[in-house]
Amino acid sequence: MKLEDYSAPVYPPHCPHPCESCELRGSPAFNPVSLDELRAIQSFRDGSRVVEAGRPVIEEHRASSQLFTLYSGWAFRFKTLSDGRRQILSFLLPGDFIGVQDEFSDGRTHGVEAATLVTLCVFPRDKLWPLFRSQPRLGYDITWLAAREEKMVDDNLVTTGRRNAMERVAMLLMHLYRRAQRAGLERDGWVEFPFNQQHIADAIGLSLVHTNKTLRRLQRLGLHKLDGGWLRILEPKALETLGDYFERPFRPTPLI
Amino acid sequence: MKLEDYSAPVYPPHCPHPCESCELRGSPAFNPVSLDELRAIQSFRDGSRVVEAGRPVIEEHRASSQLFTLYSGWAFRFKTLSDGRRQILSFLLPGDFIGVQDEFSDGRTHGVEAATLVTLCVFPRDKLWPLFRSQPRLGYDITWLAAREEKMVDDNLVTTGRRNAMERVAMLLMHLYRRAQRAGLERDGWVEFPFNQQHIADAIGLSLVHTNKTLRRLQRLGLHKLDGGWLRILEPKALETLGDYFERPFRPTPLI
DNA sequence: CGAGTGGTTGACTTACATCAATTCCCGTGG
DNA sequence: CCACGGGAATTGATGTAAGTCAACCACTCG
Repeated sequence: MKLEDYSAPVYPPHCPHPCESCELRGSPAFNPVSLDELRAIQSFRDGSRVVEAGRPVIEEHRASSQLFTLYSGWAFRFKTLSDGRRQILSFLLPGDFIGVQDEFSDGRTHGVEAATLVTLCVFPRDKLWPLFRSQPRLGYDITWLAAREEKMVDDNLVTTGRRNAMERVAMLLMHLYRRAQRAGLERDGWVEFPFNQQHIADAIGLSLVHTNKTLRRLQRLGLHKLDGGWLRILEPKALETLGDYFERPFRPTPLI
Repeated sequence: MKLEDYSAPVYPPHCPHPCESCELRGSPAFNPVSLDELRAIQSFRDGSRVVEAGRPVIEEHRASSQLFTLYSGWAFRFKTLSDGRRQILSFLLPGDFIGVQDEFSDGRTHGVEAATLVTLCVFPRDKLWPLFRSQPRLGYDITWLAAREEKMVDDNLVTTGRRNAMERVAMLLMHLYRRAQRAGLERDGWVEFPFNQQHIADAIGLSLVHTNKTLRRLQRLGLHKLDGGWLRILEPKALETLGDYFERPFRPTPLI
């Protein structure tokens, strides 16, 4: 099946009990696993969890004893300074593995918040090492996911460090659109975009007001539409060039 | 041995041929390994390499077929936009593992440049998976290192996204000082600081001139001294508070 | 001694932040 | 049906932190 032909359910009700009937694995976005590995994942897993939009998946500054795979919905990682300034570090989509960065956490960690209703597969952290030992392949996959995650943070760092307002917004829109597309969340050219302008501002390191003005400006130029929680890209080339940001061709990723 | 009592040779000549006589492993900064693991690392390794200050360890945009452990010296990871604007992503010190982020690299990658004369242990990338398979513990360690690296990038992202100039400089100075200290590079309260103001500017996302002025201002306040390539922190508390950045207590890390 | 590199400083400009309204939207309850 | 309230988006006016430009200085190296 080609990626374009796949449509993820926007809100699958729940991560199902046996991983064998996982709806996510049907997607061509993910590498196939052997039956043996699937069983290992199943026994690594410790149930599932639902989090409402706007509620924390992992509290900041509190080490979590759990790891997660985001099963459906949107979430994001963030950090706040002591006076409340917030920086969004990265966005999370179905298939993303959450919490490795906290391994041997030393307290000063990030928070994770649900942007939509979110369902998660839950894994106890203390089973992580046993998983590596018994299933090195899955350990390797987790490393791969962690490395990919870091690359995204690298990109965001370039954005906040060296891009101007227009470039930042262009880059962010393209990034989120492409990722949603890959996760099979596109519907007739639109993808769900459950973030308000404060989220965008916090992600790209601008003030709320300036984010608004920049967004408006791009929209008036006809590069994108953002309406009622849905995003449509009208001029992908223009936005990519403006943001000096080009997503690489699609490649399937591991799914734990 | 306590960390304070350990002094790394500032420039060990070279990563020695048998890992058994590795000078780095003497440091309390690193977890001990079993003889078995040490042998595995030895056979994972494929020689060593020396890179002059200012020369690339990994070229940007070129996928490297090698992984490295930084054995001595300072280096940094960076990315550049197409018009030349550069962002330094993170700094590398002895013991840091280089190149996992490129695993399954898709082209758009970071570069790594030596800031001093640097020596490296070299590992062929295609032995990474076999290492995971035969030594899951070392795979786990590599994941741990990758996770730690991402946490540092997270911090830098908060800096460029949400801190002002004074806070940025304060945070960076403390961060680099503490890391150097942990690596045993402190000498009478001074640590080697092989970066010019352009490096600092590129790391914290400011212009060269403004970085200079901010650095000057902090120095005039008596918070630090920066002279002849060496850094001394005079008021650690003040700098930590100013930067709203507090390094966690020391904990040994894996060394591959 | 001249060229090159990096640091320093002042004058001026600008992109973005801050402040303060106003409007839009939507749900709620009389 | 409509008044009301609250959150988010929008916009204009004004302020300021940081960028840019252009010198000049201090070293080092050949």
